Amino acid sequence: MIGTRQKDLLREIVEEYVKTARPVGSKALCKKFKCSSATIRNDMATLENLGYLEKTHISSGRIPSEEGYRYYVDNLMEPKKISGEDMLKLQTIFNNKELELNDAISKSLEIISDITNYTSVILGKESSDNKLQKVEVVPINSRQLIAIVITDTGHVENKNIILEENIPAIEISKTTELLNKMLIGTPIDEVPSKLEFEIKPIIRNYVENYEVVYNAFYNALSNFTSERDVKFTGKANILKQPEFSTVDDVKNIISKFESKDMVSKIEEDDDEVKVYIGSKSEIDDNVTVVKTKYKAHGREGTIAIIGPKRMEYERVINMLEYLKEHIEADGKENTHEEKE
Amino acid sequence: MIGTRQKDLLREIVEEYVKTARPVGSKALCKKFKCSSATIRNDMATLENLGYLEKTHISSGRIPSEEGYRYYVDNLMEPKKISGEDMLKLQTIFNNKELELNDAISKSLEIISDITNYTSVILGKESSDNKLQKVEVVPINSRQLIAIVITDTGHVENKNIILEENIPAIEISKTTELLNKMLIGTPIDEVPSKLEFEIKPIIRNYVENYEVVYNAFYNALSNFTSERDVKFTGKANILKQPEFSTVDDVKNIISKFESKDMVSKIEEDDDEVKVYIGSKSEIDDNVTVVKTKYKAHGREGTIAIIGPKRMEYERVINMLEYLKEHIEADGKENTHEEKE
DNA sequence: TTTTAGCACTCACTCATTTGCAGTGCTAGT
DNA sequence: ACTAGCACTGCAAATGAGTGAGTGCTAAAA
Repeated sequence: MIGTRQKDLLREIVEEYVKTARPVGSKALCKKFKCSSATIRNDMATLENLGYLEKTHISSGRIPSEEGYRYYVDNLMEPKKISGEDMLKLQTIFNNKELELNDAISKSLEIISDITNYTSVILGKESSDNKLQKVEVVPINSRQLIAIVITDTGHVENKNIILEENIPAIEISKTTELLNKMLIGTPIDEVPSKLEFEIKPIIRNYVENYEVVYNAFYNALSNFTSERDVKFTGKANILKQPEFSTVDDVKNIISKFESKDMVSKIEEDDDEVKVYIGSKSEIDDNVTVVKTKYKAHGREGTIAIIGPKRMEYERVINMLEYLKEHIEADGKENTHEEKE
Repeated sequence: MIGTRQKDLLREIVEEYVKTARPVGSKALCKKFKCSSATIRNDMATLENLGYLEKTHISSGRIPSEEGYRYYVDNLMEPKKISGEDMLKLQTIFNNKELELNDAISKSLEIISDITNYTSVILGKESSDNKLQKVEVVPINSRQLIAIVITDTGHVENKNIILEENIPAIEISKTTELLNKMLIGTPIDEVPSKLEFEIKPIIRNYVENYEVVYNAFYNALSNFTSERDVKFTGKANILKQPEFSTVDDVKNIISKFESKDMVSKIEEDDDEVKVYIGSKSEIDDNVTVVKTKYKAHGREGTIAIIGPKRMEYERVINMLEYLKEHIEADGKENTHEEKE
């Protein structure tokens, strides 16, 4: 079992290392603990045996291991509230009612990136339970239509429809009318099945060339849920961290950031703010990802901060929690869904 | 004046340096020119005096200066056609008629990035002479509307309208009707002035609370032209180039890439493929930007390749020319604007 | 007049060596 | 349970010698 002085020691080492980025030695801690370096060394040795500390080489000071950070985050970190300064900066954004939720989120993450020098990511999409509000079809020429879908939260998506043969305009408008009649209020992820099982049987009675028309519309309307926004902020920021001091480190992390599957690795299903350290980050052993899911105002997604393992954990976690709360509160308030 | 052997020499040096990335010395060129190293050295000295060559240090081989590259591109480079292999890769994309123009361009640039290891950028927006085809307004709740604008090329943009006071639905639909009647066929960059000078005087007679409604619509419709897509491909690619071998170089170029005004620096007004070398690139003294404007199928913008100054100029220039041609040819063919 | 051979010189790079420093583990004594 | 002291370790920064690829210049050859 880990003793209380050892806990204090671990905390001190994590915090010192976060601040200075250099291995911390026993002498430096003497004053803080009012004991000799030898005592500290003994405790350090214990903590190392427990797997919470590491040495960079045999005669170096200690740095926290992944487990050390983990223990720190789970047990040692004081959940002290977000600092006044930090909060102020974020507040001004949420007080600006002009901003759309989405823009407010990106602005906030820009600020977080700026003040922390880490990289932030927002990954968002329409909530899959948004309801379809209207389908609009606009002809461009005899073979091309634009289908526009509007959801109850005001999100708009559009798609090209290419018709394989000429279809009289009247057929198109009949179809559109039918779709509107039957689909309004349908959650967008249920649209495809509703098309298939409810609309298809009906459309054949209404519309002459129903095969062609149905297929075209099915293609257009069934892929709407998938579009995801991704926005990185401050990719270059993280390079300021001293852990990325060699060319290879830098190149490595940059290409990780650019890689195709980065997005899928960021996505988070958990509602809490979660911390993934080093090898658990799925991105790179040298980084920590702090992230959480959010859901508000018809949008959902993940916000994430990527920094070095040697990260200001409390600060980042608190900021993210604060941000998430505001997104979700603000989301409600801003929807104007004054259901009366 | 520069002699013909000196021209050959400059060409040889540029091409050798492009290949190897090391300063080229006099001995290496002896065989090619069937003369002794001393002769070469004399000519090199002349070229250096003319400002076409540089030394990295007093006893090093020569590398081309910015002016050297410039001279090479303008006078020495053989405009040899794009290589069969390169062309083949690009062709398969343009033969795939499934792809939308925009996607075809990005795919092409991905390929160019891949085979050259440079970074490519596409910067696109709707052509400002696209004509407005339809305005659609969908109410979300009593204070919020979505305005949707469709152009004759099938491009769709939408915008939130927040009303400052409750407006009866009938007023909205009257306005929408009016807008459609008067704006269809108007080039989108003329919409704001038409709103101001033709529509505003009329709307006041039709609509009760015309100030509020007009302002809301004016805001929504007057900013449509500005949206620009930007897509970088292979940001990490350029880091493979040996010029970016120190941490600082890498960090430096990455933050240039991430900076806000990058986009405005890429934009090109010229219809030709232009080459901006080093300090002329506006991005970084160590890079060359090859770029051109394109305009097709209702879209316009810039495509650019960013590589080291030590770039395979002919190859890149030819690929970009080829791409531009195809974009513009394909654009016409694909619009389905079968004006009959 | 142009080209070449020869020579002295320069500078970047590599490699090995040295030295100092910050830190450790261990032991014996408080 | 803590501390002082000591021997030891390995990194980091500094130093220095040797090598090789290159230059400019001069004087002679073509």
